Amino acid sequence: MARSNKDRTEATRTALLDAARALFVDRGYADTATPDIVSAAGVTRGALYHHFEDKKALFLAVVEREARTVAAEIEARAAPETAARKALVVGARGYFDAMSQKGRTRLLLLDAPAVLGSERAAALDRNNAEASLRAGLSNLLPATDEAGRLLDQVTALLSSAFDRAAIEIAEGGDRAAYEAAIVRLIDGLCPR
Amino acid sequence: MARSNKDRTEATRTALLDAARALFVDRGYADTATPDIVSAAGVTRGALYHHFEDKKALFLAVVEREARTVAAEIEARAAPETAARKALVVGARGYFDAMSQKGRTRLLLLDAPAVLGSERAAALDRNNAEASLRAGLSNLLPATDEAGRLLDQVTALLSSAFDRAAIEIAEGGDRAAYEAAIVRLIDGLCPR
DNA sequence: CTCTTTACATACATTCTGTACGTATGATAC
DNA sequence: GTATCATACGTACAGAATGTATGTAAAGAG
Repeated sequence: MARSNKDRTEATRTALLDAARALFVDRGYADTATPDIVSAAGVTRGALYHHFEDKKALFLAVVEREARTVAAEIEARAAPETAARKALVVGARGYFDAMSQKGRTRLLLLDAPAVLGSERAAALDRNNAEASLRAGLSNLLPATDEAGRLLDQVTALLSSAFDRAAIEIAEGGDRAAYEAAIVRLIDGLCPR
Repeated sequence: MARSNKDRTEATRTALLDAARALFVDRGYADTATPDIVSAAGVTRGALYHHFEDKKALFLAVVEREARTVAAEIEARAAPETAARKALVVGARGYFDAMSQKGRTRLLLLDAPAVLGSERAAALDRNNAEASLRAGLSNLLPATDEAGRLLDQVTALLSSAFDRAAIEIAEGGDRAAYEAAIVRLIDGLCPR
Protein backbone atom coordinates (compact mmCIF):
# COMPACT_ATOMS: atom_id res chain seq x y z
CA MET A 1 0.00 0.00 0.00
CA ALA A 2 2.02 2.87 -1.32
CA ARG A 3 0.47 6.17 -0.31
CA SER A 4 1.44 9.57 -1.54
CA ASN A 5 2.89 11.99 0.95
CA LYS A 6 -0.22 14.14 0.67
CA ASP A 7 -2.43 11.22 1.61
CA ARG A 8 -0.24 10.25 4.52
CA THR A 9 -0.26 13.76 5.87
CA GLU A 10 -4.00 14.05 5.48
CA ALA A 11 -4.63 10.73 7.18
CA THR A 12 -2.26 11.37 10.07
CA ARG A 13 -3.52 14.88 10.67
CA THR A 14 -7.17 13.89 10.78
CA ALA A 15 -6.39 10.89 12.96
CA LEU A 16 -4.66 13.24 15.39
CA LEU A 17 -7.44 15.82 15.23
CA ASP A 18 -10.13 13.21 15.82
CA ALA A 19 -8.35 11.55 18.71
CA ALA A 20 -7.43 14.87 20.28
CA ARG A 21 -10.95 16.20 19.98
CA ALA A 22 -12.39 13.15 21.71
CA LEU A 23 -9.93 13.39 24.60
CA PHE A 24 -10.10 17.19 24.96
CA VAL A 25 -13.88 16.94 25.10
CA ASP A 26 -13.75 14.15 27.61
CA ARG A 27 -11.06 15.34 30.03
CA GLY A 28 -10.37 18.93 29.08
CA TYR A 29 -7.16 20.33 27.63
CA ALA A 30 -5.06 20.34 30.77
CA ASP A 31 -5.85 16.75 31.72
CA THR A 32 -5.17 15.35 28.28
CA ALA A 33 -1.62 14.15 27.71
CA THR A 34 -0.01 13.89 24.30
CA PRO A 35 0.98 10.24 24.82
CA ASP A 36 -2.72 9.43 25.21
CA ILE A 37 -3.61 11.38 22.09
CA VAL A 38 -1.07 9.71 19.85
CA SER A 39 -1.91 6.33 21.31
CA ALA A 40 -5.58 6.82 20.48
CA ALA A 41 -4.66 8.09 17.03
CA GLY A 42 -2.37 5.15 16.37
CA VAL A 43 0.70 7.25 15.70
CA THR A 44 3.72 8.34 17.71
CA ARG A 45 4.58 11.62 19.35
CA GLY A 46 7.08 12.19 16.58
CA ALA A 47 4.22 12.46 14.11
CA LEU A 48 2.36 14.87 16.35
CA TYR A 49 5.30 17.23 16.73
CA HIS A 50 6.01 16.95 13.03
CA HIS A 51 2.56 18.19 12.05
CA PHE A 52 1.93 20.60 14.92
CA GLU A 53 4.31 22.97 16.62
CA ASP A 54 3.15 22.00 20.08
CA LYS A 55 0.17 20.78 22.05
CA LYS A 56 -1.44 24.20 21.93
CA ALA A 57 -1.25 24.31 18.14
CA LEU A 58 -3.00 20.95 17.97
CA PHE A 59 -5.69 22.28 20.28
CA LEU A 60 -6.08 25.38 18.12
CA ALA A 61 -6.55 23.21 15.04
CA VAL A 62 -9.19 21.14 16.82
CA VAL A 63 -11.03 24.24 17.98
CA GLU A 64 -10.91 25.89 14.58
CA ARG A 65 -12.37 22.85 12.90
CA GLU A 66 -15.08 22.62 15.55
CA ALA A 67 -15.99 26.29 15.25
CA ARG A 68 -16.35 25.94 11.50
CA THR A 69 -18.53 22.87 11.96
CA VAL A 70 -20.81 24.72 14.36
CA ALA A 71 -21.12 27.65 11.99
CA ALA A 72 -21.92 25.30 9.13
CA GLU A 73 -24.59 23.48 11.14
CA ILE A 74 -26.30 26.76 11.96
CA GLU A 75 -26.05 28.04 8.42
CA ALA A 76 -27.53 24.81 7.08
CA ARG A 77 -30.79 25.55 8.86
CA ALA A 78 -31.05 29.24 8.18
CA ALA A 79 -34.23 29.80 6.27
CA PRO A 80 -33.57 32.53 3.72
CA GLU A 81 -35.95 35.43 3.19
CA THR A 82 -37.52 35.22 6.61
CA ALA A 83 -38.15 38.33 8.64
CA ALA A 84 -35.19 39.64 10.63
CA ARG A 85 -36.56 38.70 14.03
CA LYS A 86 -37.61 35.22 12.93
CA ALA A 87 -34.19 34.67 11.37
CA LEU A 88 -32.55 35.51 14.69
CA VAL A 89 -34.79 33.15 16.61
CA VAL A 90 -34.08 30.36 14.14
CA GLY A 91 -30.40 31.11 14.42
CA ALA A 92 -30.60 30.93 18.20
CA ARG A 93 -32.24 27.51 18.04
CA GLY A 94 -29.60 26.34 15.60
CA TYR A 95 -26.84 27.54 17.86
CA PHE A 96 -28.28 25.80 20.90
CA ASP A 97 -28.76 22.61 18.93
CA ALA A 98 -25.22 22.71 17.64
CA MET A 99 -23.78 23.44 21.06
CA SER A 100 -25.74 20.56 22.56
CA GLN A 101 -23.20 18.15 21.07
CA LYS A 102 -21.46 16.69 24.04
CA GLY A 103 -18.40 18.59 25.15
CA ARG A 104 -18.66 21.42 22.66
CA THR A 105 -19.27 24.00 25.36
CA ARG A 106 -16.20 22.84 27.22
CA LEU A 107 -14.07 22.81 24.10
CA LEU A 108 -15.19 26.11 22.60
CA LEU A 109 -16.38 28.16 25.56
CA LEU A 110 -14.30 27.07 28.54
CA ASP A 111 -10.95 25.69 27.42
CA ALA A 112 -10.45 27.74 24.26
CA PRO A 113 -10.48 31.16 25.95
CA ALA A 114 -8.15 29.99 28.71
CA VAL A 115 -5.72 28.14 26.47
CA LEU A 116 -5.68 30.45 23.47
CA GLY A 117 -6.37 33.70 25.25
CA SER A 118 -9.60 35.64 25.07
CA GLU A 119 -8.43 37.61 22.07
CA ARG A 120 -7.77 34.59 19.87
CA ALA A 121 -10.95 32.92 21.06
CA ALA A 122 -12.98 36.07 20.43
CA ALA A 123 -11.46 36.37 16.97
CA LEU A 124 -12.45 32.78 16.25
CA ASP A 125 -16.00 33.55 17.29
CA ARG A 126 -16.10 36.70 15.25
CA ASN A 127 -15.32 34.68 12.13
CA ASN A 128 -17.93 32.05 12.81
CA ALA A 129 -20.96 32.06 15.08
CA GLU A 130 -20.69 35.71 16.02
CA ALA A 131 -20.59 36.74 12.37
CA SER A 132 -24.09 35.50 11.65
CA LEU A 133 -25.40 37.02 14.86
CA ARG A 134 -24.03 40.38 13.81
CA ALA A 135 -25.61 40.05 10.39
CA GLY A 136 -28.95 39.16 11.95
CA LEU A 137 -28.85 42.07 14.36
CA SER A 138 -27.88 44.52 11.66
CA ASN A 139 -31.03 43.53 9.78
CA LEU A 140 -33.15 43.99 12.87
CA LEU A 141 -31.80 47.22 14.28
CA PRO A 142 -31.93 50.44 12.29
CA ALA A 143 -28.56 52.18 12.20
CA THR A 144 -30.24 55.31 13.47
CA ASP A 145 -31.24 53.74 16.77
CA GLU A 146 -28.77 53.59 19.64
CA ALA A 147 -28.68 49.80 19.60
CA GLY A 148 -27.85 50.00 15.92
CA ARG A 149 -25.08 52.49 16.47
CA LEU A 150 -23.61 50.20 19.09
CA LEU A 151 -23.92 47.18 16.81
CA ASP A 152 -20.43 45.86 17.49
CA GLN A 153 -20.76 46.10 21.24
CA VAL A 154 -24.31 44.79 21.32
CA THR A 155 -23.26 41.85 19.16
CA ALA A 156 -20.40 40.99 21.48
CA LEU A 157 -22.58 41.18 24.58
CA LEU A 158 -25.40 39.16 23.08
CA SER A 159 -22.94 36.61 21.77
CA SER A 160 -21.66 36.18 25.27
CA ALA A 161 -25.21 35.74 26.51
CA PHE A 162 -25.74 33.04 23.90
CA ASP A 163 -22.63 31.28 25.12
CA ARG A 164 -23.71 31.39 28.73
CA ALA A 165 -27.12 30.04 27.79
CA ALA A 166 -25.49 27.21 25.85
CA ILE A 167 -23.37 26.33 28.86
CA GLU A 168 -26.32 26.34 31.23
CA ILE A 169 -28.38 24.23 28.85
CA ALA A 170 -25.53 21.76 28.44
CA GLU A 171 -25.40 21.44 32.20
CA GLY A 172 -29.05 20.64 32.55
CA GLY A 173 -30.63 24.10 32.58
CA ASP A 174 -34.10 24.73 31.24
CA ARG A 175 -33.55 25.25 27.53
CA ALA A 176 -36.97 26.78 26.85
CA ALA A 177 -36.47 29.32 29.61
CA TYR A 178 -33.04 30.36 28.35
CA GLU A 179 -34.34 30.58 24.80
CA ALA A 180 -37.18 32.78 25.99
CA ALA A 181 -34.76 34.96 27.94
CA ILE A 182 -32.57 35.38 24.87
CA VAL A 183 -35.56 36.32 22.74
CA ARG A 184 -36.64 38.77 25.41
CA LEU A 185 -33.20 40.38 25.35
CA ILE A 186 -33.32 40.69 21.57
CA ASP A 187 -36.85 42.06 21.54
CA GLY A 188 -35.83 44.67 24.07
CA LEU A 189 -33.31 46.02 21.61
CA CYS A 190 -35.88 46.84 18.96
CA PRO A 191 -36.78 50.54 18.85
CA ARG A 192 -40.01 51.38 20.58
CA MET B 1 10.04 35.51 68.11
CA ALA B 2 7.72 32.80 69.29
CA ARG B 3 4.56 32.77 67.24
CA SER B 4 1.43 30.80 67.93
CA ASN B 5 0.41 28.14 65.47
CA LYS B 6 -2.58 30.23 64.45
CA ASP B 7 -0.36 33.16 63.58
CA ARG B 8 2.07 31.02 61.62
CA THR B 9 -0.75 29.47 59.61
CA GLU B 10 -2.30 32.86 58.93
CA ALA B 11 1.00 34.36 57.83
CA THR B 12 1.98 31.45 55.62
CA ARG B 13 -1.42 31.18 54.01
CA THR B 14 -1.67 34.84 53.12
CA ALA B 15 1.91 34.88 51.86
CA LEU B 16 1.02 31.99 49.59
CA LEU B 17 -2.23 33.57 48.47
CA ASP B 18 -0.56 36.89 47.70
CA ALA B 19 2.33 35.37 45.79
CA ALA B 20 0.06 32.98 43.91
CA ARG B 21 -2.34 35.76 42.97
CA ALA B 22 0.43 37.89 41.53
CA LEU B 23 1.81 35.04 39.45
CA PHE B 24 -1.57 33.70 38.31
CA VAL B 25 -2.50 37.21 37.20
CA ASP B 26 0.77 37.67 35.41
CA ARG B 27 1.21 34.33 33.63
CA GLY B 28 -2.07 32.51 33.99
CA TYR B 29 -2.73 29.36 35.97
CA ALA B 30 -1.17 26.86 33.58
CA ASP B 31 2.09 28.75 33.18
CA THR B 32 2.59 29.30 36.89
CA ALA B 33 4.65 26.62 38.63
CA THR B 34 4.42 25.87 42.31
CA PRO B 35 8.19 26.26 42.81
CA ASP B 36 7.86 29.84 41.61
CA ILE B 37 4.93 30.50 43.90
CA VAL B 38 6.63 29.24 47.04
CA SER B 39 9.82 31.01 46.11
CA ALA B 40 7.97 34.31 45.80
CA ALA B 41 6.14 33.63 49.05
CA GLY B 42 9.36 32.78 50.87
CA VAL B 43 8.26 29.31 51.92
CA THR B 44 8.77 25.77 50.62
CA ARG B 45 6.53 23.49 48.65
CA GLY B 46 6.04 21.49 51.80
CA ALA B 47 4.20 24.42 53.32
CA LEU B 48 2.05 24.80 50.24
CA TYR B 49 0.97 21.17 50.21
CA HIS B 50 0.41 21.28 53.93
CA HIS B 51 -2.09 24.13 53.70
CA PHE B 52 -3.67 23.30 50.34
CA GLU B 53 -4.61 19.95 48.92
CA ASP B 54 -3.11 20.73 45.54
CA LYS B 55 -2.39 23.55 43.12
CA LYS B 56 -6.04 23.74 42.11
CA ALA B 57 -7.14 24.23 45.71
CA LEU B 58 -4.70 27.11 46.07
CA PHE B 59 -6.09 28.63 42.90
CA LEU B 60 -9.63 28.23 44.21
CA ALA B 61 -8.71 30.03 47.41
CA VAL B 62 -7.15 32.88 45.42
CA VAL B 63 -10.21 33.18 43.21
CA GLU B 64 -12.63 33.08 46.12
CA ARG B 65 -10.80 35.87 47.90
CA GLU B 66 -10.69 37.92 44.72
CA ALA B 67 -14.39 37.45 44.01
CA ARG B 68 -15.24 38.60 47.51
CA THR B 69 -13.01 41.64 47.09
CA VAL B 70 -14.72 42.58 43.83
CA ALA B 71 -18.14 42.22 45.40
CA ALA B 72 -17.07 44.36 48.33
CA GLU B 73 -15.68 47.09 46.08
CA ILE B 74 -18.95 47.26 44.19
CA GLU B 75 -21.03 47.22 47.34
CA ALA B 76 -18.96 50.03 48.82
CA ARG B 77 -20.14 52.39 46.10
CA ALA B 78 -23.75 51.36 45.97
CA ALA B 79 -25.80 54.43 46.83
CA PRO B 80 -28.75 53.30 48.87
CA GLU B 81 -32.28 54.49 48.17
CA THR B 82 -31.62 55.35 44.55
CA ALA B 83 -34.09 54.35 41.87
CA ALA B 84 -33.79 50.80 40.56
CA ARG B 85 -32.41 51.76 37.15
CA LYS B 86 -29.91 54.20 38.57
CA ALA B 87 -28.75 51.62 41.06
CA LEU B 88 -28.06 49.17 38.25
CA VAL B 89 -26.11 51.73 36.26
CA VAL B 90 -24.04 52.59 39.31
CA GLY B 91 -23.48 48.90 39.91
CA ALA B 92 -22.33 48.45 36.33
CA ARG B 93 -19.79 51.25 36.70
CA GLY B 94 -18.57 49.76 39.94
CA TYR B 95 -18.17 46.37 38.33
CA PHE B 96 -16.19 47.74 35.42
CA ASP B 97 -14.01 49.74 37.78
CA ALA B 98 -13.34 46.72 39.94
CA MET B 99 -12.59 44.51 36.96
CA SER B 100 -10.19 47.07 35.58
CA GLN B 101 -7.62 45.95 38.14
CA LYS B 102 -4.91 44.34 36.09
CA GLY B 103 -5.38 40.64 35.50
CA ARG B 104 -8.71 40.30 37.25
CA THR B 105 -10.49 39.38 34.05
CA ARG B 106 -7.97 36.67 33.36
CA LEU B 107 -8.14 35.35 36.89
CA LEU B 108 -11.90 35.41 37.35
CA LEU B 109 -13.29 35.17 33.84
CA LEU B 110 -10.84 33.12 31.82
CA ASP B 111 -8.85 30.81 34.07
CA ALA B 112 -11.41 30.17 36.77
CA PRO B 113 -14.06 28.59 34.51
CA ALA B 114 -11.49 26.41 32.77
CA VAL B 115 -9.68 25.31 35.92
CA LEU B 116 -12.61 24.97 38.29
CA GLY B 117 -15.28 24.05 35.79
CA SER B 118 -18.10 26.28 34.72
CA GLU B 119 -20.34 25.04 37.48
CA ARG B 120 -18.01 25.99 40.32
CA ALA B 121 -17.18 29.29 38.63
CA ALA B 122 -20.84 30.08 38.09
CA ALA B 123 -21.59 29.24 41.69
CA LEU B 124 -18.84 31.61 42.80
CA ASP B 125 -20.39 34.36 40.71
CA ARG B 126 -23.85 33.66 42.00
CA ASN B 127 -22.63 34.28 45.54
CA ASN B 128 -20.85 37.51 44.68
CA ALA B 129 -21.18 39.85 41.72
CA GLU B 130 -24.16 38.07 40.20
CA ALA B 131 -26.08 38.29 43.46
CA SER B 132 -26.26 42.07 43.43
CA LEU B 133 -27.15 42.07 39.76
CA ARG B 134 -30.05 39.79 40.49
CA ALA B 135 -31.19 41.99 43.31
CA GLY B 136 -31.01 45.05 41.11
CA LEU B 137 -32.97 43.43 38.31
CA SER B 138 -35.63 42.15 40.66
CA ASN B 139 -36.23 45.73 41.76
CA LEU B 140 -36.46 46.92 38.17
CA LEU B 141 -38.57 44.20 36.59
CA PRO B 142 -42.11 43.49 37.84
CA ALA B 143 -42.63 39.80 38.50
CA THR B 144 -45.65 39.90 36.25
CA ASP B 145 -43.63 40.77 33.17
CA GLU B 146 -41.94 38.04 31.17
CA ALA B 147 -38.49 39.41 31.94
CA GLY B 148 -39.42 39.27 35.63
CA ARG B 149 -40.64 35.72 35.40
CA LEU B 150 -37.37 34.75 33.76
CA LEU B 151 -35.34 36.57 36.39
CA ASP B 152 -32.88 33.76 36.97
CA GLN B 153 -32.14 33.26 33.31
CA VAL B 154 -32.06 36.97 32.50
CA THR B 155 -29.66 37.52 35.38
CA ALA B 156 -27.33 34.81 34.14
CA LEU B 157 -27.33 36.13 30.58
CA LEU B 158 -26.80 39.72 31.61
CA SER B 159 -24.08 38.69 34.00
CA SER B 160 -22.30 37.02 31.13
CA ALA B 161 -22.69 40.19 29.07
CA PHE B 162 -21.13 42.16 31.90
CA ASP B 163 -18.22 39.76 31.95
CA ARG B 164 -17.65 40.01 28.24
CA ALA B 165 -17.76 43.79 28.43
CA ALA B 166 -15.21 43.74 31.23
CA ILE B 167 -12.91 41.57 29.16
CA GLU B 168 -13.21 43.78 26.11
CA ILE B 169 -12.59 46.88 28.19
CA ALA B 170 -9.56 45.30 29.82
CA GLU B 171 -8.18 44.58 26.37
CA GLY B 172 -8.52 48.14 25.21
CA GLY B 173 -12.14 48.28 24.07
CA ASP B 174 -14.19 51.45 24.27
CA ARG B 175 -15.52 51.47 27.81
CA ALA B 176 -18.17 54.13 27.23
CA ALA B 177 -19.55 52.20 24.27
CA TYR B 178 -19.76 48.95 26.21
CA GLU B 179 -21.35 50.72 29.16
CA ALA B 180 -23.93 52.25 26.83
CA ALA B 181 -24.61 48.87 25.25
CA ILE B 182 -25.14 47.30 28.66
CA VAL B 183 -27.53 50.07 29.67
CA ARG B 184 -29.38 49.64 26.39
CA LEU B 185 -29.76 45.92 27.10
CA ILE B 186 -31.11 46.63 30.57
CA ASP B 187 -33.49 49.34 29.37
CA GLY B 188 -34.81 46.95 26.75
CA LEU B 189 -35.92 44.62 29.52
CA CYS B 190 -38.21 47.17 31.14
CA PRO B 191 -41.87 46.61 30.31
CA ARG B 192 -43.20 48.89 27.58
C1' DC C 1 7.09 17.24 82.15
C1' DT C 2 5.30 13.92 78.76
C1' DC C 3 2.63 13.02 74.81
C1' DT C 4 0.33 14.41 70.79
C1' DT C 5 -0.54 17.32 67.03
C1' DT C 6 0.56 20.92 63.97
C1' DA C 7 3.62 23.13 60.66
C1' DC C 8 6.67 22.71 58.09
C1' DA C 9 11.36 20.84 55.20
C1' DT C 10 13.47 17.37 52.20
C1' DA C 11 13.86 13.72 49.14
C1' DC C 12 11.69 10.92 45.80
C1' DA C 13 8.76 8.69 42.15
C1' DT C 14 6.06 9.55 38.33
C1' DT C 15 4.80 11.86 34.40
C1' DC C 16 4.65 15.25 30.94
C1' DT C 17 6.52 18.42 27.35
C1' DG C 18 9.53 19.68 23.76
C1' DT C 19 13.82 18.67 21.20
C1' DA C 20 17.55 16.30 18.95
C1' DC C 21 18.69 12.87 16.11
C1' DG C 22 18.21 8.90 13.09
C1' DT C 23 15.71 6.53 9.25
C1' DA C 24 12.83 5.16 5.55
C1' DT C 25 10.04 6.40 1.86
C1' DG C 26 8.00 9.39 -1.57
C1' DA C 27 9.27 13.24 -4.82
C1' DT C 28 12.43 15.45 -8.17
C1' DA C 29 16.15 16.44 -11.50
C1' DC C 30 18.85 14.54 -14.97
C1' DG D 1 16.76 4.50 -13.85
C1' DT D 2 19.50 6.69 -10.60
C1' DA D 3 21.31 10.09 -7.58
C1' DT D 4 19.71 13.65 -4.61
C1' DC D 5 16.55 15.93 -1.79
C1' DA D 6 12.62 16.62 1.09
C1' DT D 7 9.04 14.79 3.76
C1' DA D 8 7.10 11.94 7.36
C1' DC D 9 7.79 9.90 10.63
C1' DG D 10 10.11 6.82 15.09
C1' DT D 11 13.21 6.86 19.20
C1' DA D 12 15.84 8.53 22.79
C1' DC D 13 16.77 12.18 25.89
C1' DA D 14 16.84 16.43 28.83
C1' DG D 15 14.43 19.35 31.79
C1' DA D 16 10.86 20.42 34.68
C1' DA D 17 6.58 20.00 37.26
C1' DT D 18 3.26 17.70 40.31
C1' DG D 19 2.07 15.16 44.26
C1' DT D 20 3.64 12.03 48.01
C1' DA D 21 6.22 9.96 51.60
C1' DT D 22 9.00 10.69 55.29
C1' DG D 23 11.54 13.14 58.80
C1' DT D 24 11.83 17.01 62.33
C1' DA D 25 11.09 20.83 65.37
C1' DA D 26 8.01 23.62 67.77
C1' DA D 27 3.42 24.44 69.76
C1' DG D 28 -0.37 22.84 72.58
C1' DA D 29 -2.86 19.64 75.85
C1' DG D 30 -3.20 17.26 80.10
